[in-house]
Amino acid sequence: MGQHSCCNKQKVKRGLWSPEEDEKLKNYISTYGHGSWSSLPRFAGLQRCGKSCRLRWINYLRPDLKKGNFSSEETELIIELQRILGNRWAQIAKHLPGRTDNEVKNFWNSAIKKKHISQNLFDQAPFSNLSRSNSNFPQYSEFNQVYIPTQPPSPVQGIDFGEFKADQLSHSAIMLTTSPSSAPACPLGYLPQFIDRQQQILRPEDYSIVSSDQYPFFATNKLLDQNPSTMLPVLPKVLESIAGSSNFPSERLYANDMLASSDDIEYIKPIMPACSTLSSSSMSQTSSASSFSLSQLPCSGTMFVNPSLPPRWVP
DNA sequence: AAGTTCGCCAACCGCACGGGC
DNA sequence: CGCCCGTGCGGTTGGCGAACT
Repeated sequence: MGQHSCCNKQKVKRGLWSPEEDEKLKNYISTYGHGSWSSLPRFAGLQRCGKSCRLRWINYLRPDLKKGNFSSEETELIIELQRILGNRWAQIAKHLPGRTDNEVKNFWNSAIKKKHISQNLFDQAPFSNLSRSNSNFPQYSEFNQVYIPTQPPSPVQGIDFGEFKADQLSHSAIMLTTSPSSAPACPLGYLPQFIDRQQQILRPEDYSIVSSDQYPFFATNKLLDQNPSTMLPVLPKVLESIAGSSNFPSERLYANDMLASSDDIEYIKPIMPACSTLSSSSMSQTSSASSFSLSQLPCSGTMFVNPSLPPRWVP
């Protein structure tokens, strides 16, 4: 590895900056300004190359830097700007006062990128534009590496959800929604579901309540069924179902990181059979977990989930 | 409690670009 | 015009602490 031209004239230190070095750099720049970065280290008495000094100042010592986590507004802005500008981090950072390109880039690579991949999978799914144009479709913001809805869809507004512990669920939940065969315009459901890894809490905004024009049910996936006690974030899944199909799931099941085959169907089963208003026929079908038909589910309704009550299906 | 894995982020590296000569 | 140098940018690395086994 060759050294940069500004660093090869003298022996320079590398690696993390010590507090003493920070102090020297800060004092020098606050007194004289940075001037020429290449000559700064010599005048400031630092055994660093100018490039390293510049980076340290811009990314860490600058007084106008904003410290702390990115807000949801900043996150949304980064996602939007990245979509428009691509990986032009310096350009993106200019729209975020007090944030550096390096910080934005790191944030993207660590926190947003993974979610974006799963979001892209969702975007690629057929008919996804229909769901996204639906006013009931949840909005998303960043939370610990997964997209989550920030507000429940309109049918459940006004209901006090509060928090409830993930372990109150018999399984970690993924909710898959699909359309009735009689509603060909709404063939796609989407589930944003998430369990906070740190707090082990399923937050009220983390589960999705479907609106009246969709069929809801809750399901576990294969992996969680194998390790039901393991609290893992449940990544978004998209169920693709062809309009007019009466059997579920007749087509493919997409997960963020895998394309499940129809062999996985047996692992998809409802976890909340206590949905008391489901008809007994559909209950027995769904509880058996092997297969069931959309036509056996109620035609329309809303699933209410409340920490103090059993899940409730309101036709 | 100890070892291992994972994720974050500060820092480095190479390259591109522009200005001066 | 071509070379050199300084600066800025984006990709990548590696150290370190947290989480996990």
